[in-house]
Amino acid sequence: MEKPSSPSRRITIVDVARHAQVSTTAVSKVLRNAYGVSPTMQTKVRQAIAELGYRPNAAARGMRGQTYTIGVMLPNIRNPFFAQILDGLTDQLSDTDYQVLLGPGCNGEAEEARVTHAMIDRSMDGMILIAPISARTHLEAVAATVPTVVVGRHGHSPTYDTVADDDLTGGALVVNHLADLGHQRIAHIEHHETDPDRLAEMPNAIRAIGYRHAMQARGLADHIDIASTTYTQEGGYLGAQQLLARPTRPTAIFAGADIVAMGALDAIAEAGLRVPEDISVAGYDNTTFAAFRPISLTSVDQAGYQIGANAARLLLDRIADRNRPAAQIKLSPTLVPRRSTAPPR
Amino acid sequence: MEKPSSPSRRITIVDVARHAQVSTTAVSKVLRNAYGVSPTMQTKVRQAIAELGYRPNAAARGMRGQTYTIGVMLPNIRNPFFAQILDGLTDQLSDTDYQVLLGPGCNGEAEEARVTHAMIDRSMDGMILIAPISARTHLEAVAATVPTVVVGRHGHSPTYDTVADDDLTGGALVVNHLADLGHQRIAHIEHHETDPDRLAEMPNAIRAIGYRHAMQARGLADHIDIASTTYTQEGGYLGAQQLLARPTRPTAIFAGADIVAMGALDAIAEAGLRVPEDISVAGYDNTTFAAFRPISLTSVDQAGYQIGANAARLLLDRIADRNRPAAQIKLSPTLVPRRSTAPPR
DNA sequence: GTCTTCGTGGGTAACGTTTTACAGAAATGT
DNA sequence: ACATTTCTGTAAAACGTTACCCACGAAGAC
Repeated sequence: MEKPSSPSRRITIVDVARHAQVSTTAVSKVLRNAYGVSPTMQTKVRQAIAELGYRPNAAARGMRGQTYTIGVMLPNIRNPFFAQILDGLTDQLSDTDYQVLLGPGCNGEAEEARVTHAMIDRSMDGMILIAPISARTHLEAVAATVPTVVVGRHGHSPTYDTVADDDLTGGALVVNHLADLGHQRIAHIEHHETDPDRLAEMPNAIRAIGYRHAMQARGLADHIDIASTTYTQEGGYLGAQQLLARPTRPTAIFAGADIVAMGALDAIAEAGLRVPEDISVAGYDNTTFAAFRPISLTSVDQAGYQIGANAARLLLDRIADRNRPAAQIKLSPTLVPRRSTAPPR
Repeated sequence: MEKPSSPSRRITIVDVARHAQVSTTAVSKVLRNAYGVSPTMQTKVRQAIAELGYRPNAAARGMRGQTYTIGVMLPNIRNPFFAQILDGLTDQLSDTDYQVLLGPGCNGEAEEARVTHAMIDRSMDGMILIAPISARTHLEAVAATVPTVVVGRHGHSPTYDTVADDDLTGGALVVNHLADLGHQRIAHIEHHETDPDRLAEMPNAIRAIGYRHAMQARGLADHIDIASTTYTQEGGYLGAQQLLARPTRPTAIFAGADIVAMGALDAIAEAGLRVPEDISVAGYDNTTFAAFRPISLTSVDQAGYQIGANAARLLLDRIADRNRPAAQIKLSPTLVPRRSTAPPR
């Protein structure tokens, strides 16, 4: 006689095996599409699974094999650019058995460490770190434990793959666009950075370098003017205030991110100036905000969707073969000119 | 002689126990702050944990007890209002041992089911569902399996707690504000809804009812005018186009969400009209976008942070006592008047 | 006709933690 | 001084799945 078993116990692989009159091993093999299972067995087991509504227990799987879970860490949910990356990521993974789980937005190395640890504790099969600010040693420690792809950060490492945009070119795109329009006094609002690792690897730092190089290449070295704040709306506001207070005001501002441009537009409006008549403004990331008609912000498109899709592909590859050499994918940005930039008066 | 053990094996509770010269049970008790452990034992074990850098394996925990993980499902990462809720949530949980993990944005019942199942499979200790559109039966099925709090949905259920804003009042706040300014032809852009469950429970539907009631209460029943689209930027754009094409144009538009207002502003600008001179616009959610000075959108603040914080508290309560009666928290919205609304000309 | 090989299925031991049950020591009550 | 309770600590059995190894029969090779 069968034991009645408590009413709301979850169906396990044992129940399926009994119902299909096979061993648990057989069921497990079917679940994992493992080698050595006949078509007859396939259908028998699959039918039992369907009839019982069985779903594998991820915790138990995690103890022996994989969890079929991929962890994604991003610094800030508010930045719509990251949503594009996520779309690319999830679309690419939607055909697979993997489920994406996001860490809550985290700013600061401490929070990043907390989230990455939490994901490792939960035996994630792979991790995608979007624009992490953590020290390189920490990233490598994570990558040593679990297959990892780092997105939006330039330094290479033999232990993890990277997908990034060519921010050097991106910075130059904006400068050349503005210079072509006839601007000379082109200022830049950057994210202040002192850590040498990050100065060499973070996109914001590379964009600033791209700005400098392009200014020099266009013979505008004397007009290089940088406000060093943060990549936030507040930072854009403060940065623009600084720049507008210069003895000779810039005629164009290149904000390192659309969210920064948003703050800059705010400060410019407050100062009673018009865009683009009095001053041109360009952003970076081509978010929906930039496309918004009343704003119509010239921006740089990073193809976030492709970044995410590529990151997912690399991660799946690496999960399949942890020892393959690390790959670096670099995508090319494109300029999207809109009404916020115009020739200087 | 100790077995050397493979180089990069993770530290387990057994290692800690051996290092501290106690049983694994003792270590487990310390980890869980369980009853029956002396101060001496405490310090001895904690020191061993620190020295070895031990971290509990969540998968193994999940098999026997809790996973210390809370799953949050939200429909759309792009809506900044949800970010506020998340902030309240994570702040409230930051002192606890619980880790929040987010499902990727999901639109549609199928995707919601996929995400909720994935979270149940992963033995989450609790779940917070933000503005779910799934049928009530599905929500109750989830809640029957795991402690659940439903946010931003009005229907009550004995199986789950809810936190929502008083959208009926919110809709009225906007109508009264506009009517006080002297508007009569106040139109509304709503999210089209046919499912009877959702018509009774979704915030968008309640806001529309609030709009109707308030219009009637102000004697403006004849001016009720609703464009039924979706709560997206595109929906706002199309809705406003419809309204602007009326034989007698409304003098004010109440968009059901800021993101909708964004689309409406777009359509209005395209039609060559000015805000607020030609037409007033009000949104809902008081996102950072509304506060953005060049836009300065009148909106309704839902206190997203408080919503999130309350949801977290309710969930912790319910995890502690699964059988306590379900609670419903309703918060009051406030109007934030800005420059996008003004008396009609 | 025997000896391999191959394809298929099952038994069993992990995986790392918590829970249950229990034993011994210490403290308390009479 | 003895009986009783309280406090600490341990051993052992789960939890659900997968990995490893072995057994069996059928097909192929000689």
